[in-house]
Amino acid sequence: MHGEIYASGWMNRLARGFYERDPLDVAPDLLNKLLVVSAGPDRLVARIVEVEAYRGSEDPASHAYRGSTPRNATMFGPPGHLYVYFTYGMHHCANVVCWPPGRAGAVLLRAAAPLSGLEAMRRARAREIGDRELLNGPAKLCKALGLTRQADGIDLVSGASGVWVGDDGVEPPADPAVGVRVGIRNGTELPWRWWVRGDVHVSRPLREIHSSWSASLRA
DNA sequence: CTTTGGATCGTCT
DNA sequence: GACGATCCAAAGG
Repeated sequence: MHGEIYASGWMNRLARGFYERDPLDVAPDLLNKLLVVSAGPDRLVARIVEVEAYRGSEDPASHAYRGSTPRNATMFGPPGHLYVYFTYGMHHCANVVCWPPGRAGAVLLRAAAPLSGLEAMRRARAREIGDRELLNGPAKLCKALGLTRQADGIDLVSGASGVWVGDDGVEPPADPAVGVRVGIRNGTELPWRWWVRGDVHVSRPLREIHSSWSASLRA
């Protein structure tokens, strides 16, 4: 057990306006932000190092592509809320909702670096694993932080549920790595995955796409 | 190191 | 009835 302590200890909760934008803009801005989950006596903190953008009706890979359903309803609500879904009969994945109410969009939280509450995370994972494997995948992240379908709809901006995203002054990478999204069947060519280049906590090493042409694929 | 297949059930067609 | 915005263990190079 050797978790680092995040630099200064202070952090600001992100405001509604941060989320009320195009997921393509929110996603890279979330890199290096802090995900905070209050779990009873434990305060779990992790630095986001990998994300993917999903653009609702304009994105064939998005759960919201074909409109609102009971499952994805949160994505159609106000920005700054948590969208948690259940998949493969056993896994949960967490997103932050973007864009104004009525327009579905989200950023999937794919990986993070654990900063605090590592023992609680390890307990939740119920496996003997190192720090780097605690949060290096969207379903692993949810398992370690205790995020289930019950957390769907939580308002990250108020922080009233003990779950929020904070800024401790560490800037997003000026030149993040960009690549295609993982595990989808449609929209596989869209370079809408971002990660902190070289960070050992990412879910897995995939090919980077050169940034010059990724900007042209906003449809 | 990479590849492959099984697990497992809520959701939508 | 089919299929996941995944993970893991086992097998192969």
